Amino acid sequence: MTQLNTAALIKQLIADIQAGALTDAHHKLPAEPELMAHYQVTRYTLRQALQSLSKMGYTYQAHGVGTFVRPQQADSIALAHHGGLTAEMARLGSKLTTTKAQAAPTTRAQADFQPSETTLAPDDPLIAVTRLRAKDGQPYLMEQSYYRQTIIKTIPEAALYGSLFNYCEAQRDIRIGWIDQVIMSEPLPQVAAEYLNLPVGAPCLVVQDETYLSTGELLAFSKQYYDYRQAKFFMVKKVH
Amino acid sequence: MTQLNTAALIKQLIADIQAGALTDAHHKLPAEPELMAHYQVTRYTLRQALQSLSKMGYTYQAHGVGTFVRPQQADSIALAHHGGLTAEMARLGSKLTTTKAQAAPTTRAQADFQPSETTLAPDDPLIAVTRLRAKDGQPYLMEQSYYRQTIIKTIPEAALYGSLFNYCEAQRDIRIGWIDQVIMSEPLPQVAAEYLNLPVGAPCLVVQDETYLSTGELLAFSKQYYDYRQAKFFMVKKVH
DNA sequence: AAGTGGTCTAGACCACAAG
DNA sequence: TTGTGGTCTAGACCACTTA
Repeated sequence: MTQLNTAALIKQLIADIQAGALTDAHHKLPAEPELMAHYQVTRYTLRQALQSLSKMGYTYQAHGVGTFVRPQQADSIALAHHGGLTAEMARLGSKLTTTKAQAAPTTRAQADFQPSETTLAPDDPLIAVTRLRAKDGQPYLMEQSYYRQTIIKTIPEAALYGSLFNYCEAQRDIRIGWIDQVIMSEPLPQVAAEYLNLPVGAPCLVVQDETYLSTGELLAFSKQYYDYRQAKFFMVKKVH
Repeated sequence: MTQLNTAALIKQLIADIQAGALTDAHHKLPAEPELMAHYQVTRYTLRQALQSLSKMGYTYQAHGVGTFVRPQQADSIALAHHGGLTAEMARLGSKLTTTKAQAAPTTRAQADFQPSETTLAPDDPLIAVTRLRAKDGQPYLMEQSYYRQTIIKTIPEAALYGSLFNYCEAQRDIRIGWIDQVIMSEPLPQVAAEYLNLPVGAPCLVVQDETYLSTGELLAFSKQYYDYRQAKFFMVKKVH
């Protein structure tokens, strides 16, 4: 075990928990001093990792009692997940694939919806990306996104069918800082209805998000229409 | 400024930001060393508070550049908010009121829906609470919740029309630890449809949650049906 | 009283962006 | 090179649960 940082410790803890190597009969983890010694990290690093695990629903910590692993939330997407949606679906044991994708140049003024940030010029060049994505072969979501062409330059065909998130992160000079997400419900629009095999106007779970660089500059904005019968989002709210 | 802890610092920062007392012309906050000196806290406490502010969408931090205040998300409920829903609505400048409420004893087996935790006995005594809640006088959501009678004993009429969250927190021997939330979309059921003046089967934004004590014990589970035209949820996802 | 997690201090070093 | 935020160490004290 050599010099774990927080990210590595999180992975290691998840692996060790899933292997059942850490918990006793009551799903209780060793106390923090023991874990610190075992993984050779200080309390700060350990607790950063345990906080991540709590937010993802893996564990909870009871003051004065101990740290316990929880039954896994099996069918919901954790809003606190790391990495892209594809990776999160993999955690749930499902495979997310892109069945159809197309990209075309456009401008902000011509987009189907607008970002909340109003500082973009109407003729700001965008790359419009429409994708149909399936979960284990079943239609799952339709995604309409707009990438700022001044930042991302071009999106190769291969990236469209893989993880656009990973593609962006791999670019030089592009470091994603955070993503704003607005979760809502809307009547299903026609394009999405056809793909999801649902009537127009049926319930639809919608996520509208805006991706910002670590400098605070807007990189992209998008809207995802999920099949309401399949998609659920999960989060843990700590109370203090 | 006397001995601020994290919670107090968060409040103070929000107040100072809203008063415009902290930011320069570019919405930039003073650097961390300055803030530490100003509020007389260490970097740990300061950064805990700034992290909270980031998650609530008040600010963002740009590595190597500085900390900036963001335009406020005006019409969305922040999933990272502290306290109850009533308090969060107040932040948005709206008033959440309960227009109708009723409580009745029941058991787990008779509940309309079940918690994910399966360790509750079928005859576990519950208090069923149904509430209709309005935002600024307009019908906003219907809530069906079940409180475990072995823990909460009784719910007075007054609490039903106020904040049940605050009522529980105020009880002796009851310390809320965390709340699991599953966000989804469903066809609007009839009871909620009547209240919200929407057709049955219309889109509905649903939050199903489970409230746990800090000891890990289940306190309550509930389902809230929001008017999809009014309710949106907001969150910030950090990427590293 | 003992052992657990929760908070906070003080300080070091690293990574990033801009001049 | 300078100044910013990001990560990590080491250790103290507090609050809670259980015995």
